[in-house]
Amino acid sequence: MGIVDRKDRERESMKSLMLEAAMELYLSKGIENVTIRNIADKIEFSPATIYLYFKDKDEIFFHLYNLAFGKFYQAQLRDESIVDPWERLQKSGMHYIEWALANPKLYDLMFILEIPMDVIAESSCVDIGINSYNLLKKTVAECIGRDSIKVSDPDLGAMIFWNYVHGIVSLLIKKRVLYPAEHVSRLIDAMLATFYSAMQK
Amino acid sequence: MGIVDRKDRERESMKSLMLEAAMELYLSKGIENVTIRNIADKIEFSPATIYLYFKDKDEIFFHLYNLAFGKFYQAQLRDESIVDPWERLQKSGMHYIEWALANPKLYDLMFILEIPMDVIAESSCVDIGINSYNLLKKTVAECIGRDSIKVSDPDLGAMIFWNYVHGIVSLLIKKRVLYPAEHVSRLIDAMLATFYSAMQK
DNA sequence: TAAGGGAACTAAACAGTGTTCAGTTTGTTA
DNA sequence: TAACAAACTGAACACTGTTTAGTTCCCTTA
Repeated sequence: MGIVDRKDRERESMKSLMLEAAMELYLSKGIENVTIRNIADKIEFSPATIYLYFKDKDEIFFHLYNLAFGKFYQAQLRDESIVDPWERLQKSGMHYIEWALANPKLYDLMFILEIPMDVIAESSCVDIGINSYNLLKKTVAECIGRDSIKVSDPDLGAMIFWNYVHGIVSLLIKKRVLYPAEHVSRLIDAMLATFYSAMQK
Repeated sequence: MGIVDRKDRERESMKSLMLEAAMELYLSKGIENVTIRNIADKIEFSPATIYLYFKDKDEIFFHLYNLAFGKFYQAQLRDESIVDPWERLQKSGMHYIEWALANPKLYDLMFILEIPMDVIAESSCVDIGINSYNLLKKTVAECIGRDSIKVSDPDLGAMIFWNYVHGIVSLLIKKRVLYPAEHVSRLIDAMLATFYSAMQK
């Protein structure tokens, strides 16, 4: 039945239309302007229609959360071409911070927004998160193999490196660092350099 | 004029009453239940009365934010009695994490909640934050003086140590760490131990 | 002590929010 | 062509933060 297929496609493209409108609103006008009525206005449908495609507003945000994770993972993949694992580990940390500061709202969506665990658990996002984490863990494991870092457990090492860059990003994004803007990039460089040299064997 | 003084006191105690009600609501029922009407119900006044004491809801939250910072600073001060600076630095990091995990909602209020910078700038909170930061910086400076850590700049060192524990806490509080609960405290210990030993000279 | 004035407080309303539901239109099937 | 189901919407509900007009009460002054 081609008609059923077409209806499925139409349904999916309608969902995408709504999610794109929601994402645009979020990125351009902030989270407080992502309202059902604003999304509906943007796509020229009535607010009630949105509820035919999504259970509630949380489900919409959860899809945005997944989209953000997908983009993040794509950015991460770019460092896979770096051959030397220690160089890859260092560069990916740098790029993690750069990506997050270039896409602060997407980062917010990924790590700072409150999202119920049950809805995370039953989602593709866990997979993306785990993929992402496994990428890092693999790099750390390679570094351990070459005896270039001061950890022996890949899981522990991955957590430590992730934690470090996440800390920097989350303090900066939430503007809890009181340094003048022009000194921030120097501060980041110094923080990374110190950490890397301390972790290097 | 004693009457003016009394009125001042009454006004202050009214504000406290409202803030306590708001804090109780926040800690027991979550941020989404801190509504003007719920606060008003709790203290048995009309919602409009609250606006005679606070400009808007943001101002109330900002006072809660300050209260949280005050409690945090009090907790931090307890480590000042530790004589050896390197021991003090390590213990205070541990205690930072313990306090944050024991008071996750207060920590949220301090570091994760969105708060406009202009309202932060004109507040006593900057002072408390800076006091807190200076405490840490002083300890780091002492460690540098004794040549016990691998940084030479107190500001950089303070940022690095703060960043590390903040990263751990923020990942844990937002439940982005996928480890089973019973392994978490071991993970934290390992993360701290590795970091401390890497930073020690 | 009486009157005036200002501070304290509130009921009711406004504009916005997420969400639901009865009812209408549209497209597909028998 | 008639029947049915899917798609869509207007209008409502219960909630939100906030404002305003109006009332009550206490303090100051004559």
